[in-house]
Amino acid sequence: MRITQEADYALRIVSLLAQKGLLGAPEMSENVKVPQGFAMKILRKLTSEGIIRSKRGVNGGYALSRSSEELTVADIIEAVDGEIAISKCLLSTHDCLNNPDKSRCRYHNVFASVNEIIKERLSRLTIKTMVDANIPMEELIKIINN
Amino acid sequence: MRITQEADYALRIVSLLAQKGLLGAPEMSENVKVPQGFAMKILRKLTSEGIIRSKRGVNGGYALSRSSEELTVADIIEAVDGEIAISKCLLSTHDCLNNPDKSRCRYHNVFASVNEIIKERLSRLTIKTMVDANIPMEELIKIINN
DNA sequence: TAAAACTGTACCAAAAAGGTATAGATTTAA
DNA sequence: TTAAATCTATACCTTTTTGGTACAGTTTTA
Repeated sequence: MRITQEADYALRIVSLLAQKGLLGAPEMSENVKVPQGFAMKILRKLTSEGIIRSKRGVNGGYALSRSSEELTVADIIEAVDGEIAISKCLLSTHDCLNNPDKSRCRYHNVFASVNEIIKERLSRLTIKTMVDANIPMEELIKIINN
Repeated sequence: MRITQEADYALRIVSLLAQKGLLGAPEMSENVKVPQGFAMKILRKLTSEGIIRSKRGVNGGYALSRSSEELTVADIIEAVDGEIAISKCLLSTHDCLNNPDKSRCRYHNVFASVNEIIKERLSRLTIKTMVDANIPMEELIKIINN
């Protein structure tokens, strides 16, 4: 029930970009305190998933490819960790447990419903909201619940 | 963002107990299709966490220690996988990233809010609801959202 | 009193996560 | 025009977590 460390870093990196515009990997890796090699691996993933775009060469770096209002926490987690699925039986690559006939397992709908809600809530949280300083928890909860 | 296979099995095992009453490990392991040794490990965890109670000896087995209306999906996941925490920085054993002064990290509240909501929703889903056959997804979603 | 259950602990193998290394391709400023 | 600063791609490695097994008990009851 945990996002990976990689996704955690990615959220911090994207939030940093939302605040500072074009930034190089060395600067970000220092700010977010992630080893530079690993930061670059994450940055490449975010680039290939279309979350950020890169500019090579001297004075190059990375910048958001959409505005921070259009990017959600769900987008970043999915880009880095893949499909959000609380149980293996929800993965498109997996069959449900306990049934040879490839139909859905007994509890499939329960898992699917919970998953649906988690995805929905994570999509209501934009990077802009993440970055806006000092929003108290009660208000964040209202935002997430709409 | 995934519960472990162990927690998945645990949910199925508990649901089975909710339907059938006192049941032995061999029977459950067959029904849920989990290796018996592993099933017993899970059963011991559930027992020590007070979710189920055990009876030793011939004609022994396991049964729910509370009614299926009082047991929630959140209870089972927590019993098996431990504290529900979407980011390491929410774990009681961990400090937030990025701050030597042990205060909370910049995005702590965001993670905490999301986590709060996930826990809340998982607590609205009882084992009884899990077991009730054929509840359509829209209705499940209503139940989870209250 | 033996068989059918559960208990506890230690161990092990495979998979996933986190991270590093290395060789190369672009860009730009001097 | 070339060296430095960047990003790209791929392969590899180490550590942690997960999933599972083994084995030596203890209880209960028919």
